Amino acid sequence: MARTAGSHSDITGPRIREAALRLFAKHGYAAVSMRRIASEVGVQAGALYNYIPDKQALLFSLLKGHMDELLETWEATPQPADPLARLEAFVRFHIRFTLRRAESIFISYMELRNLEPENFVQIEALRGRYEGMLEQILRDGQAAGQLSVPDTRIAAFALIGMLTGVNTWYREGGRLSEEEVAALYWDMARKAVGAG
Amino acid sequence: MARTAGSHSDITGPRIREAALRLFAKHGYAAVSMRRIASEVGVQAGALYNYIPDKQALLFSLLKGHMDELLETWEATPQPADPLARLEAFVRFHIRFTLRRAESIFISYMELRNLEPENFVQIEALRGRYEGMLEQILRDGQAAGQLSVPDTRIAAFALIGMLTGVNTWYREGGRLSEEEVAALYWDMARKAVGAG
DNA sequence: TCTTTATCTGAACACACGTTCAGATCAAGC
DNA sequence: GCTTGATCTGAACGTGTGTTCAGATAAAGA
Repeated sequence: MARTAGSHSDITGPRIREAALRLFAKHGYAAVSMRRIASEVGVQAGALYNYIPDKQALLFSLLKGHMDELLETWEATPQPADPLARLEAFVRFHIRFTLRRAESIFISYMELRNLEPENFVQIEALRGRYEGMLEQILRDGQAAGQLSVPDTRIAAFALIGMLTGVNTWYREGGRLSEEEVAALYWDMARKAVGAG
Repeated sequence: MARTAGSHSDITGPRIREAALRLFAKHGYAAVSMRRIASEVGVQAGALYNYIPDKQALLFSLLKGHMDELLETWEATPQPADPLARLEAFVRFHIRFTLRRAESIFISYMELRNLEPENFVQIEALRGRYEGMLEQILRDGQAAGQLSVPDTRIAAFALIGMLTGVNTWYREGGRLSEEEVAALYWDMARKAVGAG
């Protein structure tokens, strides 16, 4: 037996979350059974319930953790005073985050519909905050005359869609490095918002 | 009993596909049971098997049908000789399609991972053809000196990501009409590819 | 060394799943 | 009006689901 009783509480918890994240991202929440997650961790299904109340809470915890980390990390990055520089920082931040947390990003877009309503509204609120931050940058830039978009709200959505799309094609070790991808996307994003 | 034996073959088939499309888009392939689809149609689960060999074939058929329609509709739309005009046509076409076939677009991005390998490669090939068409337009525009992107392949991905993202926020009867949305996105897309 | 306690096993629960199929039912063709 | 054949029902099959829990196990503290 790979794992026996009374042993690895401090290591099993994180491993459950990692396995669940990977499996949810690959196959989808509904398609992954608790037994499958448990077997990935090297444990019986019942043991999972020492760490989470139920499957839904596991999904919610992953999404919540991801959104919290996204917001905290962004808020902790140095924010230039100049709106255009702040926009560049945002674009590069989002690309980096999307590439390094590919699975989290993926399920946080994909599995929203599998959240129970009260969980859904919480995650949606966090996402709204994040989008709002980008929109604020665009408004500032607009006010400063550094860029021109017909509609800051739509522009924010369009930019995030464009940036997040990177994880539909990017593969580590491919033709382009993370830095090159960020540069390419910043070039297009900058032009898209009319900041020559 | 709402529906009895020996009756509505020509109407049940399409209704199954419609119900499956709607339910798959809302809850995800794995989360929707055959019994649920059947009940939506007003029929017992067993009756579905007069129309499809199994659940997987139903999903594949929906995705294949969608991709075929996407490609055929695009190929049937008049293509201006001028690359920039062709790009505008593509952008407007994609926005319109994304808004009008929201559910199809959604599952064709969302449920790829639930396709069995041999089905997956077929759909992926069709998607590749579609993306290739956009990339060709960008290459033509580049050659004609009408636009400038650092990388036509990445630009194509970025544009499609941006355009498809519209269905994460667009709601019918909202603040903007389909035409207005298309105009906003074309404005940003045009600038993004450096076609002032 | 012994006891305690967190941790895990293994079996069980009730239920839902995709799929099959014999038999009922009705529309259409003769 | 009778027969035929497509269409649907309703029950069943084996398997898998999320979750619970009594009992086994081993690490930690006295």
